[in-house]
Amino acid sequence: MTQYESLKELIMLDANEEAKFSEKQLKIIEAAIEIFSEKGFAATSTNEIAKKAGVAEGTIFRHYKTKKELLVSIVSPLMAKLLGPHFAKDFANEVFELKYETFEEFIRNLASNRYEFIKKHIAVVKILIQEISYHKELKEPYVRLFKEHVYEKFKNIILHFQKKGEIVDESPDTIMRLIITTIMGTLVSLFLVLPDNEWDTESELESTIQFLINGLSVK
Amino acid sequence: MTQYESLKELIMLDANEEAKFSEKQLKIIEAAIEIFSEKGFAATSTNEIAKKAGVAEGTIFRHYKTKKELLVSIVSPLMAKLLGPHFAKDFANEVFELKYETFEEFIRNLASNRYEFIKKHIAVVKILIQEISYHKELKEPYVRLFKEHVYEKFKNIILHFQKKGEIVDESPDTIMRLIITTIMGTLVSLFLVLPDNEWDTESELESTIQFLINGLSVK
Amino acid sequence: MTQYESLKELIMLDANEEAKFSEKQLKIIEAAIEIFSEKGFAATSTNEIAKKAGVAEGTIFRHYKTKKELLVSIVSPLMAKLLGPHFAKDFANEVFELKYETFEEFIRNLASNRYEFIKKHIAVVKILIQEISYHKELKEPYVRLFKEHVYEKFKNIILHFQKKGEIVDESPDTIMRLIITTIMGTLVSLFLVLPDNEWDTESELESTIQFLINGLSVK
Amino acid sequence: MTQYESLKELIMLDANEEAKFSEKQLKIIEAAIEIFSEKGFAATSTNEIAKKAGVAEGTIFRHYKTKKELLVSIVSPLMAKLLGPHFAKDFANEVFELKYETFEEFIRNLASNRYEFIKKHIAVVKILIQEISYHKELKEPYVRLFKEHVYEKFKNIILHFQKKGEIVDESPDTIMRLIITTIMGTLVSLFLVLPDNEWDTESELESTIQFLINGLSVK
DNA sequence: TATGAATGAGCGTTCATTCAT
DNA sequence: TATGAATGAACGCTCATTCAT
Repeated sequence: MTQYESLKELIMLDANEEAKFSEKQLKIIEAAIEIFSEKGFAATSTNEIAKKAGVAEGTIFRHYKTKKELLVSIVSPLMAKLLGPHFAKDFANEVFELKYETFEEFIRNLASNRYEFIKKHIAVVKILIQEISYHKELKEPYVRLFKEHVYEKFKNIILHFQKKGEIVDESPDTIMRLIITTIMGTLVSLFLVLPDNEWDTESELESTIQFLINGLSVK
Repeated sequence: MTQYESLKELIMLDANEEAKFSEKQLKIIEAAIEIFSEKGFAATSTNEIAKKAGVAEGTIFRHYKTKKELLVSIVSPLMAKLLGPHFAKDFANEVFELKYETFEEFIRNLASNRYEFIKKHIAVVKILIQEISYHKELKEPYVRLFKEHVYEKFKNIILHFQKKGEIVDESPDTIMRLIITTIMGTLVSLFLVLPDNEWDTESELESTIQFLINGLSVK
Repeated sequence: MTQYESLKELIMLDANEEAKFSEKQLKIIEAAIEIFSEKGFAATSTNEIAKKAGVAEGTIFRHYKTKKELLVSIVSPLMAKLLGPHFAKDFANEVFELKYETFEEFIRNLASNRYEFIKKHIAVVKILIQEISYHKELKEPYVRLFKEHVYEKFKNIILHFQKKGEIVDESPDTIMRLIITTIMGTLVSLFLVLPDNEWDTESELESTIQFLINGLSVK
Repeated sequence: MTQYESLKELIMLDANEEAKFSEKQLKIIEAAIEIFSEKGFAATSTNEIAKKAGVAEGTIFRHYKTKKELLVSIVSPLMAKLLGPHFAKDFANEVFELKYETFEEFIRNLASNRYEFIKKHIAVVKILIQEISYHKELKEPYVRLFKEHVYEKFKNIILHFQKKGEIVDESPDTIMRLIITTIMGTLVSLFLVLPDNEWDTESELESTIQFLINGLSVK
């Protein structure tokens, strides 16, 4: 249940300055996250959410005009965070590249940041992954944000390490895709596809990082 | 529309020997695949399927007791195929390992087989990925099949190439996970997450195979 | 209950040629008319209609997409009929005027036609009067039909009898308004405002016709 | 907006002596009148009224126990006024008849009084007309008041002018009905049915009075 | 085999009303 | 006095499923 504590924090960060969430509203969000991630958005009824949250069904609609608005309000702050620290909008490009001395340092930083975050917010991440392709409201801002703020910076880092001769001379787009696929794929495998298996997640992450560096470095 | 042609083949293979599917039933399957993959199982109504298929709503329930049965009947043959040729139940272990002379040959074969298959049946694959975690009926036989018939053989192959010194000395489970993650992650990326981008999918697949071999081989 | 028999006829005239109304649908219309006219459209619940009609609530929505569509389907054929026989669209203007030899004949015909009709369909007339100002779907075609097909012909009749010196030399618009107001007002009074009083409706109608002719004729 | 000014006056007269209406309460009444007359009582939500009035929803129920009580409090003072000055309860019969020297004077006075009043309070009149048949609370006192205080006096006036030979020898009930129907029908036509048409309402009223006198007077 | 009208449970949402503040 | 969060019954409507034809 401690993960829900942290989800409250996540969502409350969105309402910066004042945390203006009533207790009932937090109960609703908590219940919605739990059931959405278990059964999927479309298969979850507002009646079910209300019961689990211990509120009247009408109370949900006092806070969110529609069920979909509830979904968006849960998932949106997560999306911002996922594209978060490394690619902050106001971050200067030129400085950025210099931040990491080696490609390994970059990958290690990227992966472990995402690892901690996803581990904490695994239920919301599952909702995001499941629902993003069905709801334009979720997909469009995410895609735009990536294109406008993340893509160029990410590409520059790759070019930087290619110039330094640290990584293979593939198309940056392909390398970017392989990095994201490998890290995200691993996290999804560990937390969503095979959550019951008793993985030593930390050591799996380490292996994945090694694999990634090995796979992209010039021999 | 040619992909639906091939889907009919896929499903008809399940009803081996006699292909006892009426034209109406094929229309239903076709329509269901299209809408399920677009909107998700729970958000698709049988009325919608019936309309798109050009049949009466009752006709669906003449062929499938429930809506879920329709889903299972669409997705199940695909699952069998996905775990398919390489790991067929009646395939002798000892022979199997000998089939591939190098690790690269194994990976290349595994990846390109899955690539062709998924490309053909992308809509059903999407349904499978989206729905598998919500329906025990889909997940359990898949997991059992993997554990009972695929896991050991796959592990043996890995051990075989580790003994030969071709690949790194990691835990076979981890290596298996990295292989599956990388191949599936790539295919999902290319076909589902970024289907609009104009990837040269063949060359992306080649890069992925190179990356995988590079990442797992001893330097 | 015989009035509902005639309402079925009214509504079925709309679906000319084949009377394709199932028994259940007629029950729904019957129940809706009764409750709409008693409590008003907005205060009537579909659940209530279903119960009175002896059908499931879903059945209503199989025949009518929305509650409002049910209202429109009930009221629309009445509107056509109300502007009906005297002012049929395909009726030639020049012939029309000649139909009536005296103003009294015209008024008497107009009034008694409307009288019989409204008496038969009083419940639907009440619904029409109550709801027309709240629903554009009802008002607009009614107003257009009047302007395009009735107004000119009606005016010509008035001008005709003014030329003949039978009626006063007021503005035709005003005379038209007085005629409609007096006839409709009387019918509304007798059937809707004071339905419980034991009027001899036939003799009241006669008095009204006399009053109307008296009021408009030159002394 | 000036009409609402006058409505406040109207309603405040009901609370005679002390005008104990807070500003918020007046805002509520104002908003309720506007929306009730636009959409009808049943189709208006208290939430909507509260928003338009700029008060909290709870505030409405601090002043009125139910939504219906709000309706009654708006419409009731109007009803009293409508049966107003001519037929005041404490008015002596015998004096009354003498008040008017001619039938025309009576009609002219009756009509123009109602004309000014309805013009001022058209929105509330519309609510009254629309809702009176659905709510006993509105209908019953109105009917009783008419029967007990207005009917006899009105009848006496008619008999008085019949004896004088000024008007036709019809049943007084019928004549009363024709007078009320013609005046009310005209006012309803001008203000409610065809409010957009640019009538010269004053001259229409004059024509109506002439028509009424003409129609009822002996030739 | 196929239909499509009928069902009634359940859906997301709105409602008038209550009550702690 | 006024608020507005909370309520839960009721709303219009959709759903998967049934069944007589």
